[in-house]
Amino acid sequence: MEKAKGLNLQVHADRGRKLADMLIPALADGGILGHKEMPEDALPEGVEKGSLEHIRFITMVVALDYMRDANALWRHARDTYADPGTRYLFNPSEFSEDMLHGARYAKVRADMEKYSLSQKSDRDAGIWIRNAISLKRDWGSNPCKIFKANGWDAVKILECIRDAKNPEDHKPAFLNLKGEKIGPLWIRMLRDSAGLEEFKNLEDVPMPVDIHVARATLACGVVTGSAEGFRLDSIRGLIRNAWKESMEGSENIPLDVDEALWHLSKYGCTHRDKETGDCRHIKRCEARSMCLRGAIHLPNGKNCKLNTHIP
DNA sequence: CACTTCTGTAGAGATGGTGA
DNA sequence: TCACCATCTCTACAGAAGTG
Repeated sequence: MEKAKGLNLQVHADRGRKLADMLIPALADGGILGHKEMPEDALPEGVEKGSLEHIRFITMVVALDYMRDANALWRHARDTYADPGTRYLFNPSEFSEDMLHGARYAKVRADMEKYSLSQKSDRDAGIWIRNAISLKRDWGSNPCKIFKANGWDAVKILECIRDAKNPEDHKPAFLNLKGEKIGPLWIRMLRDSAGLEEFKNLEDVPMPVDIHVARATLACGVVTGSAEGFRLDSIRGLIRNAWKESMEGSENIPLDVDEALWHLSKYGCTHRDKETGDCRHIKRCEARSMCLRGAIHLPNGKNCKLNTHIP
């Protein structure tokens, strides 16, 4: 049992392992709380699973998978793709530096707003255009060239994305995609949704710890303890390590548990009482035998609260 | 209120080189 | 080998951002 610095939290790798062994087959069978499709699973119109178009689609859209409802994001992205007038957005070859400013920028921004693909118009357009330009400039508009150049080693691919800089301003070339959550998420989607099987070293890709993974991890007692007034940021690393430790020696890896945890929280743990832990879905929850009572409150500020223990 | 990135700051600890 | 110093890396932390 490892303690978090500054916070009184404990990691229970045995519980993580047990939860994974429970949830992974449950997701494959009937789903978690009746859900098994991920928001990114549905194919855009006329796109073949695993095709270059599909890989580009996932690569571009996942960079906007933050601070919003994922189901809506991917639905809006498919709507944007279905319209011949806005489909160009998904082809990096169509982008150039001059789209970062002026009239051409305004058009991209407007086209991204048409079906609500962007939620924060300027920020999202900036991320989108920058990533498209970098893909075109450095990788011939083909993400697979990044994979090949790094021998399909997922860890090296993520490092490559993280360290890539623009030649002009030496700022990051891949916005959001280089982040600790979205990078691993991207790899997971390429494997599970696009069906790319060539990736290596996936066991060393960390768990993408978003709000849902964090909440499900705490609700099931993979991390327990008493703490108040902390930020989610400050326990992300601990949760990542908890899953790394939990899956060591298992035939599964942290990325294998991601989808199940996401469903578990989105359709279950989110509805727990924030103080008592009472959950109206407990009777039909696939993880009910692991569910802990007690406070789990994860607002966006620094007022997170946790008070759980193993009975 | 949901959500996670960005920039920026600070401190701890690791690393590497120098001179005695 | 030790003491010292500069530099780097990692982690924690805080505030800002913005639409539905």
